[in-house]
Amino acid sequence: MPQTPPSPSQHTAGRQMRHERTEGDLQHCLLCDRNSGGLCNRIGRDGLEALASSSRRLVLPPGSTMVEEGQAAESFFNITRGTVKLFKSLPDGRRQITGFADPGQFLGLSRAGLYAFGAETVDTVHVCRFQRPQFEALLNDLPHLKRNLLTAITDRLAEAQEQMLLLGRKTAREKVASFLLGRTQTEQPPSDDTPPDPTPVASVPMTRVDIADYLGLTIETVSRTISALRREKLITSTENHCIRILSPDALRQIATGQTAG
Amino acid sequence: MPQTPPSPSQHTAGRQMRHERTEGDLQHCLLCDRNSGGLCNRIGRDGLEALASSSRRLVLPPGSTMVEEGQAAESFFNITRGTVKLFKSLPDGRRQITGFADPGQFLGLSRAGLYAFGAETVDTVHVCRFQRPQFEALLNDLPHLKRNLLTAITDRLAEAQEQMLLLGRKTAREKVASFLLGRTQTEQPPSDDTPPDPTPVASVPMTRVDIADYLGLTIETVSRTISALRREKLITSTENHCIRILSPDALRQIATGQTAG
DNA sequence: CGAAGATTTGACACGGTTCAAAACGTGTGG
DNA sequence: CCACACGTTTTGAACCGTGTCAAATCTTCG
Repeated sequence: MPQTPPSPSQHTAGRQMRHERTEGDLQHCLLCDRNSGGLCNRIGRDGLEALASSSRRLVLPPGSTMVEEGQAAESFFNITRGTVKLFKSLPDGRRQITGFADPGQFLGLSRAGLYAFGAETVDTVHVCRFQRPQFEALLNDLPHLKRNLLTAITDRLAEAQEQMLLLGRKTAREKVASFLLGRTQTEQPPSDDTPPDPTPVASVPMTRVDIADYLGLTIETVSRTISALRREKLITSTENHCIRILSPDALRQIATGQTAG
Repeated sequence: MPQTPPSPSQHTAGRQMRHERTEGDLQHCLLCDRNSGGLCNRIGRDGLEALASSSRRLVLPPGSTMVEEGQAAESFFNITRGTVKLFKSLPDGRRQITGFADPGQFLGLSRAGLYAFGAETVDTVHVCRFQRPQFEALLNDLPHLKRNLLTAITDRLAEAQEQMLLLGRKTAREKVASFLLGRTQTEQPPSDDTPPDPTPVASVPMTRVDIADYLGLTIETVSRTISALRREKLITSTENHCIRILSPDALRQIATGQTAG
């Protein structure tokens, strides 16, 4: 497992010898706690301190292997920045990406002590890493953590079911439309004063290969389909790895198969 | 929700007025506890009594709707006999079966209080039904139950990932081979004296339509593929809804794509 | 026995893959 | 800053696995 040295960034003050890292991590956890949807919600100051002292923050460059299928599950991660791809593979190299994990999501549950999937960073990724035994202990000590984890897994399972519907029953066009819509929700700060953007932007940091392996298509079909949607003025490319959705309603219709074309 | 009267079977003795049903259910739970893999494992006599008194056993005929997508999640089920299909649908009727739940599995987790999927019985199904508030209370009172549930969901998620690999990247032949192999593990009593059957039997209580909707194929392709495997003497039909696997190794090779044909 | 549903088989069509090549970006060194 | 090279994306043309449509056969059960 590749492992970059912990980033020395954000050293503002506080130079106590042994508490420096922990204090920084606690600050980070307090921040993380405020963003809803994560594991660390509502577990109290004591819980956050326990989490902070038994986790380690890491920054991983793009393309890092975080988890390999079949390996002993030694770490548990909470993603705070960037995107991770989870996948399963066949012996001949065919690959299915089973999901993209964005900030706020966990990573590293194991079946019988082994990872059942592989995981690689898509871009630069920040994580909190826990050693498994310590995380298990935290689970037992913090009922809210256990409950948050249960809720989070349930969400992942529901996503997986939705993705099975996509993979088994949708056309290429429906798949791509669904994918683009799905890439718009991520990491939207809940600001009530700003109404939902009428032309949201999809964050697409991954390559065509990854998209294809996620949707059960080839890169050529993905490319052709995106080109077609662009020709039809339903979407438009803005900057790098960003796609603006000009007609969310039309795209939603396509994604759910409620369209003639 | 269809609902048949509780089966009066296994009344051996004991005619105390108010404890009759509960006692029978406790017997059932004790039995259930012995079969590994379920939610009710290792929760102790007190826990089993709590489970027994807050659950109700039901017998559901084939084709019963247990759960409808989008409905309020009021019940939680533990399956003790029979097979249930879980599925998601598109507005135009296309359907994806996301999994079959066999005895020992639970059913009824909700996202934000709503079921994210539909569920129907395949054959005659026996379940323990819990009302949601009571089940939530049990979860808080019985740490082992919570832990068992976490393990069970993790298994379901791993299965879902495997199924995504199948749906997105396998050929029809590989899909059918995987399916048949997957239908052999279910409900094997752990008898150490009997070595694993060299020609295991796949339990296939569901129709071709269900198999097709599970594998992301049409019924015609499923039928053709099974016929081809039979022609090649890799499988053979025995009784109804049972398929004997004559060459598990060959089928495994096919299922994982390690084959030329 | 007869009817209704499920499964199997056949012929053909089509969506998506495969193979090939051009166009586009991106980073590097001169 | 440009030129080059390499990887990624896009586009094109032909092929093929699976879907579609149709009909025959098999099951199930009143």
